[in-house]
Amino acid sequence: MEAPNPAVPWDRDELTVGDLAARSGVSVSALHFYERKGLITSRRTSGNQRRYRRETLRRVAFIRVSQRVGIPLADIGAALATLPGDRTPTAKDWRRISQAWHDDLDARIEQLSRLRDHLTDCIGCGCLSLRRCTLTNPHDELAEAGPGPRTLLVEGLESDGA
Amino acid sequence: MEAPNPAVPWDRDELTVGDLAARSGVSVSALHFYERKGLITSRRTSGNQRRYRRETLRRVAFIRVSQRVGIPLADIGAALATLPGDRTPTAKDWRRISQAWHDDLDARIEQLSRLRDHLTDCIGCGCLSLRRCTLTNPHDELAEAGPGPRTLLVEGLESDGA
DNA sequence: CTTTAACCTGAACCAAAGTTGAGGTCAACC
DNA sequence: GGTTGACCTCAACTTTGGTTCAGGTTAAAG
Repeated sequence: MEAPNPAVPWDRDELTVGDLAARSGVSVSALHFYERKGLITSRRTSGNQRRYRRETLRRVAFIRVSQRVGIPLADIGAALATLPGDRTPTAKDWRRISQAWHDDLDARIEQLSRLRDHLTDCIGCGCLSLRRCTLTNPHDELAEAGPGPRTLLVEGLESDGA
Repeated sequence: MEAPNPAVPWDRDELTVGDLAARSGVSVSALHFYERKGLITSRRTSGNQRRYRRETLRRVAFIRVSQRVGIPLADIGAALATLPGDRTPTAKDWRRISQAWHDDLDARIEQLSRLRDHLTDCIGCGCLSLRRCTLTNPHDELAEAGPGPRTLLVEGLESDGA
């Protein structure tokens, strides 16, 4: 183990916005944006420049992963807000807030799989039948909708010939 | 088989924008929008009102299904543009352009599944390790990127302690 | 022939997730 | 101590997929 070398960015205990950008792969403008939205925080130097704690790197990694999962920034921010403010989050903390994304991902994969299966049926018949595929019924709401425009939609398409 | 009754909207051979909205479940403003984008077309009456062919119903159904799959309108428009202009599209035509979405859906489901598996690992260790999970590496580009910011990102996070 | 519902256009507005640019300051190297 | 690169703020702009509103026309029903 060698002593930290302050000349090397990743050995310093605080990061400039440029360091954080380079190491997270996120642009400086995006980091500013996240900060405005309250997803990350910084202290300011006497010259008004941002300094980030190393922990912030992990927050940014979490933000990026969450975005890949398809979570909107506002929700990511809400999740980050549940992290303890008085200490550095532990592995357990990250585990807890990641779990929600995992469940979300499961649900969305299943939803897409169902959609794909329906699409397979519809490709098979080539008709895009609403009654058979329920493909144009975004959130499976048709069942509770009863008669009305939605039914007209089905009738309309069904009667649209080949 | 009874004769078409022009008093009933779905028996007329042309649809007003209101008819199309009611039967497709899409708002009038959205239909105007689709038309501006070239996804659907209409003829105009002497009074400048839109009249849609029945076939348009199927196009709108296709648009809605495609949106559920996650395809942007521009791409949907490009796909619709490959339909024959000189005749009413057949089941085979719809089958052809739906196939692309099916493949797309397959790819995205697999991508999300991989993401979920990685996330499971990362929840297990609680560290969001980039080197192990490649979770912050959006399009699996890291392999070809070589040294640079991307590598710095990995080094940076790996050195970020617990 | 009047009333009313449906239609028309164009412009403005919304959210999300940033980017870009202008104009100015800070800090580190030589 | 000057040059250069990194930093600062604020405002405006981008894209996608629309909605809402204002002001005016059409068409169908009574």
